[in-house]
Amino acid sequence: MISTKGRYAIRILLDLAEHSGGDFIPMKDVAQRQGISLKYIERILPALKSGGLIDSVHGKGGGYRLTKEPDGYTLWEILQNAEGDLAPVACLRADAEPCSRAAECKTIAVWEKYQTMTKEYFSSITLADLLEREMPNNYVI
Amino acid sequence: MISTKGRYAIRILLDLAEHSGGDFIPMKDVAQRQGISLKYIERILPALKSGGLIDSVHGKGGGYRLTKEPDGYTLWEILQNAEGDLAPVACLRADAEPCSRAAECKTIAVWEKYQTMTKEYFSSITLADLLEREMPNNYVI
DNA sequence: GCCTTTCCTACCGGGTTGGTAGTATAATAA
DNA sequence: TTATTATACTACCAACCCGGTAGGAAAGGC
Repeated sequence: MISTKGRYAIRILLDLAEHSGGDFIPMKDVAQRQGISLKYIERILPALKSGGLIDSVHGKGGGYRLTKEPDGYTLWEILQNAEGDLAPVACLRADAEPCSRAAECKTIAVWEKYQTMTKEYFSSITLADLLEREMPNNYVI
Repeated sequence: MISTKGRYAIRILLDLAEHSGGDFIPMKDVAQRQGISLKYIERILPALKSGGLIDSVHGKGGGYRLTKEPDGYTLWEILQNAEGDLAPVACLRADAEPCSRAAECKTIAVWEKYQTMTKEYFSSITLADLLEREMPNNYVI
C-alpha cells in the first residue's frame, strides 16, 4: 500500500509547482497550505532532494524548488524516491535474498507482470497532468 | 504489498488442487510439502473457509478440500479473503472515514484507476491457469 | 550576531507481520 | 469408552513499519 510519505510527496511537489515561479519556497508555507506538519514534511523531503527532484537553500529567502518542469516528473519516480522499493511481494524487492523455491514457483510471473503494470501506469502520469485537473468543486456559486 | 498470508493462501489452494481427488487433505501434509509451519497454515485457513473457498471436516480422514473446480478461483478472490482489503491508499479502504480534502484532491482518480487495474488483473487469473504452468526447471538432465 | 530555514538524530505510541504455544472441540477407529 | 487424528480458537511474542513529535545543529542572508 502507498503510505502518506508517497502521497504527501506528490502533494508537496504539486504545491511547489503551483506556487513557485522559479524561486525557493519555505516549507512553512507549504505546511500551512497543505495541512501537513512542518516537522513531518522535513522528514520526507531529504529523500526527494537526494534523488535530484528538488534543490534547496538555507536561510532567509530560502526553501525548496523544483529542478524540472512539472511535465518532467512522473508519479513513478516521485513514489520510488519517497517510498523506496515498490515491489508487490517481498521476493521482488531489490534487497531480497534469492528464494529457494524459485525453481518450482508457479506465481512469480504473476507478480512480475503486476510490478511491470504498476511501473508503466505510474510512469505514464506526470505532475503536469495532475496540475491541469481543475476540480468542478472549486466553482461555488 | 501482498504479504505471506495471501501468497501462502494461493500456494495452499494450489496444493489442494494438485493432491486432492475430491477428498479431504490434512494440513499436516500440505505443511510438509510446502515448507510452511502447520500452525501458521491453521491461522490462514479459517478466512478462506468462511469465504466459502474451502470446506473441512475434523478427525481422522479429515482435512480441507476445495469447494469448486480450480478454474472457479480467481487470484483476486483468494487475495481478498486472505489479506482483507487490497486498497492502494488508505482513503480507498472500505472502512475509511471520508477525507476532508476530497473536494480539492487531484490524485484520487489516479488511485481509483490503479485499484480498478489491480482488481481486473488479479481477477483475470485463475488457479487453473497456475496449475497448467509447468516450469522448465523441473526437467533436469 | 541574529534570524530564518534546511538538516539531522532520536524518540514514541500504536499497528501489522510472521510466527509459536497451548488447548478445546469434533469426528473416527479400535 | 478411549485413543487418535485434525480442525478451531485464543493468547502471546519479537521485530518491524507508520505517522508523527522534539530538540537541536548547521548554513546562509541581513
